Amino acid sequence: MNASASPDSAPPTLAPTLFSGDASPRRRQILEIAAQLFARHGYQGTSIRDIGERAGLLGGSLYHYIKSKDALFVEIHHAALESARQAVETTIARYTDPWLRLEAACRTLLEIQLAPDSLTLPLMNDFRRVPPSVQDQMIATRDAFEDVFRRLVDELPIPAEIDRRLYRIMLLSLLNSAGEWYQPGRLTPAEIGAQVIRIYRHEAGAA
Amino acid sequence: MNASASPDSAPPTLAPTLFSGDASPRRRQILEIAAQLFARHGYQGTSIRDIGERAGLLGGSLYHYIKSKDALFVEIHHAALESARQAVETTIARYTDPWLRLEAACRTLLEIQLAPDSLTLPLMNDFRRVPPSVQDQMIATRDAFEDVFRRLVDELPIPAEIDRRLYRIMLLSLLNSAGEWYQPGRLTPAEIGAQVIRIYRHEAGAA
DNA sequence: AGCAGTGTACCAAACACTTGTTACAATTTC
DNA sequence: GAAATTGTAACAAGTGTTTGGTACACTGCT
Repeated sequence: MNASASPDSAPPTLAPTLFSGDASPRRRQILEIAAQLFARHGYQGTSIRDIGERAGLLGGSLYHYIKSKDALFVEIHHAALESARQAVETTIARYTDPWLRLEAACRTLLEIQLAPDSLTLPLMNDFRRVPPSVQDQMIATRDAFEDVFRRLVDELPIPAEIDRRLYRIMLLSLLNSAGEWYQPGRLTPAEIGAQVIRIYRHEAGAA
Repeated sequence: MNASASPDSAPPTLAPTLFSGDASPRRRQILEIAAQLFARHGYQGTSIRDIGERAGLLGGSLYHYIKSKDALFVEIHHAALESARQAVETTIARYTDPWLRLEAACRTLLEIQLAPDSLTLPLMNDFRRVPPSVQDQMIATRDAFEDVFRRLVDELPIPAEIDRRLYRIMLLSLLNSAGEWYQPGRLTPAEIGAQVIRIYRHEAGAA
């Protein structure tokens, strides 16, 4: 399943360098490219040769930089989610009010997910379309990421009859799927975040 | 990509017959089987030979019943969404209060999505992992389905500062993704639906 | 009653192609 | 000239799809 239907316009970038230190620049570039393709076409929709073509080498030559497609995906998934997690935690540290903290978290995550060449977004939604062996390696990263929101939700003074687990799951599945319906023209990520809080804000004690 | 990792336990059923009238029983059975596989493994994760194996014939023989894999998927998508739409519309007709109507819609849709062998659920989430030519054929069905919720949301007396479009999108993406996190042991679809309303219910005029 | 004809339902085999991956050789770079 | 980088070429397996043929039931005809 090649990806030539969509132009995949963005050129191979190296600017924000989501991938850290120990890897060579060329390897980091390849990871960036692979991440973009995985984000747009999913795990199954991205072939080794697709990645190679955009990186300027043949599919087989990629194996000088990666061990396998699975390992590549796991590494990207980990880097993207860890990066997003740290960005969220840095942002929420600036607030103390629970609702402001949650809104800041939503805003930050939406800004990451909805950036023109986001690398995070469908990596979470593809969970079930990935081989089970890969799923196993994704779980820990995923849990660490969701823990941030678990703590944020636990701080909220919401009514007792609201199930906090469901509340968190709904919020997260909503933020994760934002890339599927977002249209750049309309609302900014910050505005969407504000709307999310408007809906999800409930004070304990109110009817 | 074969599907042998998961057992796919359910035997070829014919009981509820989502697929109507003009098709032969054998063809309906094949559609049911294909729908189950598409629902569990997605479009790309389900091969023609997978479907054939579960239906008891070789992959090539399926082409006596279908025109192409794409056409098969489109037909199933249409039948599943139309069935769900009619179920929701039938249910909400029993209520007049806007919030009761919305809750009934959520409950009905969740019951369909979370049924043991649901045929609808990932058919909507797979939208972006399907060939563009297939996407085009899914749009009309999808729009008709979402229109039900558009009308439901327009009836609601929610505060003016809530964007109704975003409200509807969030609600729908939430209901659609329920199958990804649902665990049969915990809450029933009806209880989840009630929780959804608890969060999404806001009366105009309140602070 | 028996026979030809027709259509359904399926198999066997192949087609052209894509998939992840490997072994090895050639090239570039320092 | 050693080491990092890329190409060549193939592997075994899987992809959607087509073709030709077979077994069988059902029809109409004589």
